Amino acid sequence: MNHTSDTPVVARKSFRESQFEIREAAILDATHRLLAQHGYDMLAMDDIAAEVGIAKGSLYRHFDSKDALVGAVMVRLLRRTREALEDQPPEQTARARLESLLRWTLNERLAGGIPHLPATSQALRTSLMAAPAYVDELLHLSEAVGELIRRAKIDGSLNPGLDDAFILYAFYARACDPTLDFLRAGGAMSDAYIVDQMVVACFAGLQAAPGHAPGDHA
Amino acid sequence: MNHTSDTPVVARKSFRESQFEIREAAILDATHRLLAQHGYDMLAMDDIAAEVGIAKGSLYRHFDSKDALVGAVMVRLLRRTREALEDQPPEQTARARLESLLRWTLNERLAGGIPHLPATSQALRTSLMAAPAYVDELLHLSEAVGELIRRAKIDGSLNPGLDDAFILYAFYARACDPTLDFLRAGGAMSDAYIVDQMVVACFAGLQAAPGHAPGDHA
DNA sequence: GTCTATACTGAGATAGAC
DNA sequence: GTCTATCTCAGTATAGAC
Repeated sequence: MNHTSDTPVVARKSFRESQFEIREAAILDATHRLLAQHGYDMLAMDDIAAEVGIAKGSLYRHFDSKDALVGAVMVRLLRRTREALEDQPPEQTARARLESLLRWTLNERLAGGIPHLPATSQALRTSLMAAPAYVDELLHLSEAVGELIRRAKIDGSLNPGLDDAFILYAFYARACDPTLDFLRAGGAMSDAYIVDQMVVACFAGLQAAPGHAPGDHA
Repeated sequence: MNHTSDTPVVARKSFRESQFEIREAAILDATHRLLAQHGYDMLAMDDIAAEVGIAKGSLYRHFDSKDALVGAVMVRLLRRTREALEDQPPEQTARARLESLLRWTLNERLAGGIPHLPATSQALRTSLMAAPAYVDELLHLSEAVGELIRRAKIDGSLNPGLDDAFILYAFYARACDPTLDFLRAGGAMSDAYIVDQMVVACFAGLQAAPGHAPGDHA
């Protein structure tokens, strides 16, 4: 159960084993999609089973509970996020890497993904925080982002008047910002345009750049 | 049912009538508190009844359903917010009024209130959007805030490169920002300090003020 | 391992006495 | 109008045949 694969390359798997893992990946994908659409509380095991095309009982051969299943989805998301962070060209500045990470998460959501931060449900939050695998992965990611924040502060590209902890949480919060959903629902803006506005507002705020007097076209 | 008061001053009420309204206010208050603690999906009618100290069945003499009850709470919140907006000294600038409104909403939440924007639950959002009383009140408030945004843009205190709709939604989103909850849970910062960081980050963003070189102590 | 069928639980809503 | 008791239904989880 919960063979969330770290697929050994050698040691050839039997047909049955790989079938099992393929199905498990399909379950995770389906849960991920439905989580994005309905949120945790409105997510029913029936729906997941129907989406995958298997019986509900079979889900429990792969995951002990709904919480365990959703937890596995979130852990996978955090891991992918950290991989995206590690894949960034190392010559970039810390500030550029933070901005690029924010764009990555926003684009993930626009492509049908789920918010990293479980702001959506109290029940989900407590469930996840009780799962060591999730907490561990979250700490890893937070440490990586925290390191970027410290470096960006040192080189003067982040406001030293803001707490490191505040900036970290604010970053997570931007990644699950409902503004994205409302703008997309409005349908008047392109995805790229929405992401640009979000990134500008995150780093530069809502106010006009100083020295930008009314009537200026800088 | 749903005598959400607009209490006529004359036309004295009977004892029974005022008892009824007092109880109804108590129900709304209790629901408001529990909503802040548990969120919509984890909010049980049993809990509300227990908090008020009446039987669950009696709740349904006041409100037809859970959705109707929560809707009434949200309408009351929106109305109070608009009143807070109208009570602002008229000599303030639009920007100052927006900032003051944001502080008001954040302080409401720190004092045990609920987020204005139902980002917490898909179910709640659809329920509310189907309620004309809620939508009507929301439009009123949005119009008032939108007017401030337009004026602030004209006098150069908001970034003209950002869409009015984006700024409006971003404003709502700041009012329900989970950063607040995480920082409060951390327990390391005072309420006033948290609000200040939020307001600064909202208007000026995360980045350092231009011209603020590393090592500066401006 | 997957299926069908079902037990169990929690929660929204209702019925009927007072 | 309020109470207690009950209904209904959805949803998690399990049992047993194949």
